[in-house]
Amino acid sequence: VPELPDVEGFRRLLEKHGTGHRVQRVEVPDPAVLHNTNPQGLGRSLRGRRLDEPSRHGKWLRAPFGTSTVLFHFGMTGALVWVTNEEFHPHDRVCIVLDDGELRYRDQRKLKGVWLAHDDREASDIMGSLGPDALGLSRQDLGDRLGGRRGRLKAVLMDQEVIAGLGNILSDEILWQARLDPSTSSRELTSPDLDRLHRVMQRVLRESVKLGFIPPEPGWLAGVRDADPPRCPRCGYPLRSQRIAGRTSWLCPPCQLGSGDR
DNA sequence: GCTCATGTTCCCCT
DNA sequence: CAGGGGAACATGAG
Repeated sequence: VPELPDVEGFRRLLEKHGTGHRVQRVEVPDPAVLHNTNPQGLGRSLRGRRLDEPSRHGKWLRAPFGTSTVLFHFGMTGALVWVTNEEFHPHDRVCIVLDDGELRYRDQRKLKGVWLAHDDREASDIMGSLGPDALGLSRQDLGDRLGGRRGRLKAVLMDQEVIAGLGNILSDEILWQARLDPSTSSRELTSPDLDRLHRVMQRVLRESVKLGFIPPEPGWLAGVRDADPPRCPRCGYPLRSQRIAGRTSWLCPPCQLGSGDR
């Protein structure tokens, strides 16, 4: 589930249920998701502390508890959930118990996990080099970030060092809505291409962030990805798939490849 | 048994 | 150095 809109949803959940609340205790059913700490260390750092204002950068979620900040990355299958009963889910890996409920880091595949940072420097070392957040990125910054790259547009959009927050599904969605070929050279985009890409990207992000997920609705590519033969929601033409940067890309040849073939 | 999966990282080529 | 392909990570689902 987790690309920028999903993580923004987790941030809102954390803010709504966690901010201002005190940690009673921390339980770690699966210590393997803790990357630079252990259950004891995490418990010592959080117990008795109140959550301050959580923040998000790209697909990273930061939960500051006084001088310690918990960093979450959700990989491909992670989520942050709020539970008020004791019901345990087999994929619950870390439970932060507050007075009126628990925040749980739930993740099937454990491709990423949870880190603990004690200052901004440490947090930034853990998150690595990230470009500006995709949400609210200006047209100018988009052009500047994409202009210097020689790779294919879709690979560049998914590169977190260029822009932070876009994954496979969002990138396909944005490129399809903007009628751009994922294989276009990033630095050869024309100014009108960039205008359109920027407008579409911000609209897709705004609408997805509002919901906390990419709407699998009519008129969105996300709604047809899983169809038997997926068809373009705009023109009905069968979508074509290809591998870009190790992931499956879906595109509509008539809409996105101009008049060419490919 | 096989393939594929909303992410990232590392290794090896070109 | 910049990109691309492929594998690996852990765990399913179909």
